[in-house]
Amino acid sequence: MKSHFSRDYNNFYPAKTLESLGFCRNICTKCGKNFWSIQPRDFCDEPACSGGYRFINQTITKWKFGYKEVWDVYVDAFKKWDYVPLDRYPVVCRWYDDLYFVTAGINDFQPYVVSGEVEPPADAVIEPQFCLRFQDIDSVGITGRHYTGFIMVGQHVFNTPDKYVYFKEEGIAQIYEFLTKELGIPPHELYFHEDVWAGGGNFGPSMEFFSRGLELGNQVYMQYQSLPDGSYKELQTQVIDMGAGLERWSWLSQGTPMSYDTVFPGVMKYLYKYGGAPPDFWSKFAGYAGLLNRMDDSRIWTDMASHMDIEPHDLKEEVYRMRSLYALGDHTRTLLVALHDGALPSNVGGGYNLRNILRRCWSLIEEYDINVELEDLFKLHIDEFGKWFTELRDYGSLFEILQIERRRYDEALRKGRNIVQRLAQRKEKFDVNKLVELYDSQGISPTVIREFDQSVTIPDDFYHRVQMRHEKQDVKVDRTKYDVTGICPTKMLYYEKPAATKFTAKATKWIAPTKIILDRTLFYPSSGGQMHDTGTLNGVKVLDVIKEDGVVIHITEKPIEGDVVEGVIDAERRKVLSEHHTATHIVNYAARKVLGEHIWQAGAEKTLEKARLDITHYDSLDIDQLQEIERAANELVKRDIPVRIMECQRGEAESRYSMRIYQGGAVPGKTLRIVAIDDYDVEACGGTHVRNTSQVGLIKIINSERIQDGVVRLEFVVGDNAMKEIQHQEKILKELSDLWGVSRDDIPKTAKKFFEEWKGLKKENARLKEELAKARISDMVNSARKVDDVRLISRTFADADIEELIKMAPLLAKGDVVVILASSKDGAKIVVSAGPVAVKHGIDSGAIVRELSKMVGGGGGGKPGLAQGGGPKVERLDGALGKGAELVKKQMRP
RNA sequence: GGGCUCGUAGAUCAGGGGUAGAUCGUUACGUUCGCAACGUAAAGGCCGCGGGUUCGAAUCCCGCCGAGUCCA
Repeated sequence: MKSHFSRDYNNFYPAKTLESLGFCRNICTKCGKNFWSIQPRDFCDEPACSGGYRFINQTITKWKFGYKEVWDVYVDAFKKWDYVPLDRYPVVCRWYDDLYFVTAGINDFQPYVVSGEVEPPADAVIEPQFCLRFQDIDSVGITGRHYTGFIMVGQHVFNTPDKYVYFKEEGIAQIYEFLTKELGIPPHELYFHEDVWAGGGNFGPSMEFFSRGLELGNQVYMQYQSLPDGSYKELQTQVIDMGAGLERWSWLSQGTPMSYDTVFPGVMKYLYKYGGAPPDFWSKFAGYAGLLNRMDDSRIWTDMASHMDIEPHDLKEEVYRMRSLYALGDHTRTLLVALHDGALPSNVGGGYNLRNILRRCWSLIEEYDINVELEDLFKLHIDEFGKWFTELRDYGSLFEILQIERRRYDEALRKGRNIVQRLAQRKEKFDVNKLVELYDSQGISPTVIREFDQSVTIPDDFYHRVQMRHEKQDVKVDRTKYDVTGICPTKMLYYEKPAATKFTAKATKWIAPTKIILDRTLFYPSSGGQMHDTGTLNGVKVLDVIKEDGVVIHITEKPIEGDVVEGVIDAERRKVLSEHHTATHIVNYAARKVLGEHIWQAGAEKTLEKARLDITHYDSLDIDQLQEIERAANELVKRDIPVRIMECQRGEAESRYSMRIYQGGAVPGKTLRIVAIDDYDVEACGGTHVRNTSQVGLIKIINSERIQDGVVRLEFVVGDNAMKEIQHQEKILKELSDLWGVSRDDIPKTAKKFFEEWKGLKKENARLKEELAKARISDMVNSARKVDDVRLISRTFADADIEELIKMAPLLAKGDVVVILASSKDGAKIVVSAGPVAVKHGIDSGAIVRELSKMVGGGGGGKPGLAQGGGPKVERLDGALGKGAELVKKQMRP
């Protein structure tokens, strides 16, 4: 595809504009890329081709721009072309199921704006989008350009079939003007590389722009959609998607050794103070840092070191020490934003990345003996970054979460060390497989194992081997989609007339005889976690209702004929579902009130029987917290607050109610349907609701479980169901109190007493059995008869159980005595025991038991000194025991 | 989303079809003016829950619950 674009570059790249600006097209002799520059050159501006960063300690821009300052300049520049600046979106990507976190500015508009289903907020927008990326963690703090959290400056233009705004030529001209006029980069210091970009099923040509060996951004022209069969088609909505790391812009202009110094200078100052200042050669190193793509390539280190006249080992050590400081600065900022936006550290999903970098912070602090508290770094970021993004000052449960995470981390380390220590004591071999297994299943890193066994070697491909263990492809199950292209969206009467139960509509299409689409409907389709309505169409039962791209499909029991359809919905079902939905909003509010600002909806389902709300929380809930949530929820119910539903412009809704409105999943559309319970809970929501909170009646939480680390599921019922639940519980208690003859309040006390008594009796029983065993054997000691070199005692009891026999047998089997005891209670049970002398003579109790048990239709076994067995055929027991002496004889060693 | 590991005494953990164990802690006694230390002894177990296989399950199999960890 790349060569296809390059061959026809006049068509695919903004060649006209670049030529008119005096650029000529070259080809890089090193990497083969096509690129554009003012002066002809035979190598492109990739750091690897052009020799690293060449702006350290220099300023090629107008002046040294600050981090936010350069954004402000950008906004001013693009305003004149009618670009609308937007606020950043949360990094937790709730509106786009494919992603946990926003990884690029364009994600803000995926999938619905890019697909054309939803109008963009404006024809052309720019935004400072904080993005999270965890692929290059190892490079963070070394190359100077890598971050786990960074601001991607966006330039997005949406060209719809009806309206052309800007595309390639204008786009590149605008960027060029900004870079040269506003930032003041001399045109001959700019290089535009031809490239191809693909993502999210779309692709197109792109222009990367570089200066002095640093990539400053990438302008993508999204114009194609790839199809499942490998071909592609032109997109309806063609988009300019320019993304640029804001960090790099300020870095280029300031020329500090590392970009981190320009992004959070306050934090870095603090880290240098308590973690150690950069070494003298730092600026020199920074220039080469751009070449460090693969850290494990030792040749690069030696090359670099010789250029700098330093020992490679010293260089590497110092670089890694500095890396720890920059990584701390970066990671804490990432965590601050992510946790603020509602993410939580976890062992699954996106939260795992957060836990990972958080633990990495602590381990770096320890490894490099850095004298800082993580909490202080967070506070510094809140001051510094919070000046721009003021919402970060409301840090919610941040410090509580940090504390809990620290506890968990310590615990994991402690457990890991315990395990390794024990393994080491047992002289366990720590081979590669063992190392991988310990890391994979228990999180024990090889370095921890080294603490206990210096002889272990960690192979270079260790992490690769770990990955190999996970190389199974998981099958993605796609929901069956119905093709509804060309069908007018269904008019959703359930919004217009929420109280209506009957309607008349025209049939517009049958997808199948039992799958009918109407021009309008009262039937609510399954969406937003709320189950669909049921009812009838022309008297035929409606089994399921689904929505596809705004078209409602009714699935009926039998085919429906006729163009005009009379519909009736099950009003009672709708009522319950609505109550459950409103209750879900109320419980969400209550959980947030009780547990803190980190509570977000992580999923929900409302069925006829019960409602379910998953919330983000870092721990499981105890009964007191649950009851407090229940109480707060019912408080809101009791206050009879109207549930207001209104249409609202997206931007207005966001600024008025904050991003909190996005509790559920994707909410497409330029206008949002806002469901507001005063200011207690305001959500963008497409569900049906009751008119005021009191109609919910009563909310009863029936269950809570921690479905994964960081997510707690609450299940609750409402109204009559809640009453039923309470009565059900009451009945159980009543039955119990009647059964035991105690008052309800005394049930726990009584249960405890019973349990204690039961334990006491069990112990007493064991003691008695032992005593009984002793008593029974007293008269048996003398019944031993001589069988060759040993003495045999054999006896059957009708009422002894196996435990008793086991207690008795060893008491008798002293010295040369062999004991065969049996019981006919609950089938035949046989126990054989042999004294040490008898064992020496070759007696194996296990073998004897095996033989005897076989005769009673069962099996048995044990050790030479004691064995047990049995079988179902009691009637053969006496016959079997008769063979005892014979068996003993047979085993005797001569 | 997927994989793996672990649930046994108050705590940390052995055992891994055949009489439930160790260490620490607890209690009592001894030694001491007293404490620590030491010695002796004892108490303390639904072996996470529910099924299955078996003469017999803490142990094997299945399901559930709980905890941890890794990968994307």
